[in-house]
Amino acid sequence: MEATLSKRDKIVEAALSLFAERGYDGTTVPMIADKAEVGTGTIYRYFENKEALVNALFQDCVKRFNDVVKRDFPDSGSVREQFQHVFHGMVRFAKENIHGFYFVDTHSNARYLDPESRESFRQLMDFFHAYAARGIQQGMIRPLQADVLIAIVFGAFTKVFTLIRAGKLTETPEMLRQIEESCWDAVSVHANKE
Amino acid sequence: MEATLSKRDKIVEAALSLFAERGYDGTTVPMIADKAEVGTGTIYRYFENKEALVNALFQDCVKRFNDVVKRDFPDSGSVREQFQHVFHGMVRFAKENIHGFYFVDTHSNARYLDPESRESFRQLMDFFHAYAARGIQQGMIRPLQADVLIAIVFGAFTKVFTLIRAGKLTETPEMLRQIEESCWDAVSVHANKE
DNA sequence: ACCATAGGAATGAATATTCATTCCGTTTTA
DNA sequence: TAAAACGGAATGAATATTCATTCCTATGGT
Repeated sequence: MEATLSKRDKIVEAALSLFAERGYDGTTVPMIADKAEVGTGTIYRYFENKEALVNALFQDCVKRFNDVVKRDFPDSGSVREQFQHVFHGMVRFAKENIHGFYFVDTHSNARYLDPESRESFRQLMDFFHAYAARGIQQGMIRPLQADVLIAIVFGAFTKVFTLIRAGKLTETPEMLRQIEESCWDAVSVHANKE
Repeated sequence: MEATLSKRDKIVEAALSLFAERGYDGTTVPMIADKAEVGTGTIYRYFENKEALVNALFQDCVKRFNDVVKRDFPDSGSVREQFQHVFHGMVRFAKENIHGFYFVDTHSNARYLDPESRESFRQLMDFFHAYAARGIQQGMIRPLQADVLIAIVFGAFTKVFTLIRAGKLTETPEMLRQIEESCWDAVSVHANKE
């Protein structure tokens, strides 16, 4: 155990922020090496090639996102409580890992993702699908296709966090609370409408 | 005027779909030439270089989007009616120009956009800012920062249209109506909450 | 024949990847 | 215990590939 980051960790961190910032194709391997303060060749000691690196990164982020969202999930809570839990999980993950969240969002359909990466992302989505299905069944969530519901909440959330990441917005607990409410209102059934 | 697309138009169309599909850095000039069925050199007869091409494309799309959203805007209508108008404009633009919408969304912060492109996008955003401000003032729209409100609606909308674009979803008028309602509920003030 | 337009091979710069060498900590030997 | 030998991690210059851009030839319209 070192007090300082291992070479591998430095590479991972540098690559993540560059991929998030400039995209996969806009990031060169020497750029990553520079930022990580290692030799170019060192990257190839840890990853077979650039594609293997981006896939390792992607899977790692998805796994961590999965863990955060599912940890302490209130299985027996209400649909509303579960929504809040998931939303807070997203916030927590995005704050701890500001590049990781954006990276996953912008790369989840990328052509260079291998089957394993795609599968890991699909599993994450399955969890949200199942949630949406339960919510609809209980009459709490609007009867739209689960894909659409997920797209609405994730789309809104990621765009907001993109602003935060870009420094164009500073998040406050109150603002996050309001955004959560806003997202809930977007997908929930309203009892009484004028 | 030809019955068939001009060379320039073929280049523009090919470039647009490739940039939307693979991103700027992931698209090569010969790739564009191939898809447009022109020689590589021909592209340089119409555009100074790759960067000029992407900027011309961006500005053109933003302009068309602007036109669609602002055409017949109900200046004296209610905030709700104006929202509907804008939303329908977005739908119309996205349907007529499925790549263009996604292209603008994914490239609006790109490092290779020139000042003119940035300015054209800023003007478009100003329009939405002004709309949000009016809505808040009238007590119809939630009192959040305009940036956040815009991010919520645009984020939700673009993610849904990304699904449609990818063929993972087929849009119907009823579905679009529901999504419009969903987005409105996300940003509007609700008179009575339980 | 002349000019404008188009084409695509040629060019040089940029990029991913490799590899011979250096460096450094550990083990072996005297 | 000190010196020598070793092994694997790290390096960055060298190589092979890909790319944007140029340039010269070909084509077709007038």
